[in-house]
Amino acid sequence: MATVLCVVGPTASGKTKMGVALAQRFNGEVVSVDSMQLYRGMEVGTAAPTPEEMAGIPHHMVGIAAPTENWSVAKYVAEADKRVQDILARGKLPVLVGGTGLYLDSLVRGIDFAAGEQGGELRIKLQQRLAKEGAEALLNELRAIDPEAAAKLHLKDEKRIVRALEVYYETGRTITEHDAETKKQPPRYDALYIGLDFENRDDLRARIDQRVEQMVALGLLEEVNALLASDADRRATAWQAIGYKQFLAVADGKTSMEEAIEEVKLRSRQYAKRQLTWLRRNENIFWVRWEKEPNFPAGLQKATEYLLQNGLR
RNA sequence: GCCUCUGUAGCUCAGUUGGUAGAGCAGCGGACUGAAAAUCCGCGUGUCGUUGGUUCAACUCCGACCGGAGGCA
Repeated sequence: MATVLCVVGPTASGKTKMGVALAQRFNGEVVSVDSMQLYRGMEVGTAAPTPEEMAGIPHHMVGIAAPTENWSVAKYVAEADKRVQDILARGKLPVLVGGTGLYLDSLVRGIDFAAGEQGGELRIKLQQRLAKEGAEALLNELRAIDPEAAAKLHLKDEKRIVRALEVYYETGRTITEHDAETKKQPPRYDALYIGLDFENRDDLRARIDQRVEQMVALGLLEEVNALLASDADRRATAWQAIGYKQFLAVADGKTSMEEAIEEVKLRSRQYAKRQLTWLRRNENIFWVRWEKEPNFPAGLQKATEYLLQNGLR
């Protein structure tokens, strides 16, 4: 089985820099695993790697889609896996760098998603029914079809109720059956994980605040205005990105710059917390925890040693 | 200096005729299989400013003091 290297961690923990350094050290190319860096014209707000930061290392899956396109896990995995295969075929190491846990796991495990998609006919129909009949009606319907899935879902988790029904009506098989089957499949790649985090949560927070200030200084508002000018569809997935949502309100004159900045900081640290929750269940991560400020030379050293001990060359 | 209001969770505040407190936000934990930077779930973390007093019992009533806001001088 082919080996891939993964660099994970919450926002602002230094993944980009570490990923590039490790790619340099182990003859690799970076594949970004980020649901928002995918879109073009969102470099500032998603802290996408700049050409300088890339330092000559090829990067994949960054800025490859128009913000009007609505990508999904399935679409991401399909495209990203082509890149991974290609990198491997050229004898290089794929370095998967990013904070979108679901995307990363799906790529590494090679999850085959059941049919159905955002904006699909059936999905829209179910969403309309949800609006008309209410969540309880749909959950009851699901209970009759797939009691196991229904038991796991909270009445308010409307997204997943819709999705569970969609899978059944789309494929004739329940999402429970589908999930059980995909779980049986062996992972597609052998993955080594380097995790970046801070010893102290407050230090991560300080780092996040600093990064948000930097984004504003680098022109987040201008970026939002440019996006608005090129694409008026505010329902696009790209607008769900933290920073964009809040600065849209500034562009509309609904909030002050100060309020928006505070809101972005807040959402960012809540996001970081969720990322950490996701990562915590992966026991294979080799964690490098920064003391106060990241000490890259030391961190790189530790990570490199770990990787050498585990078969990378 | 006097008068009025005010001091309860990290923040904003609620607290019924006295029975040692509760909301929102923040925070913390969790879930996550085609929107995932999304979505959803769970958890109150407290010398009720301090100090005397009344009372079986005080966040609730009384006094003093300390801090804050406003008003009159």
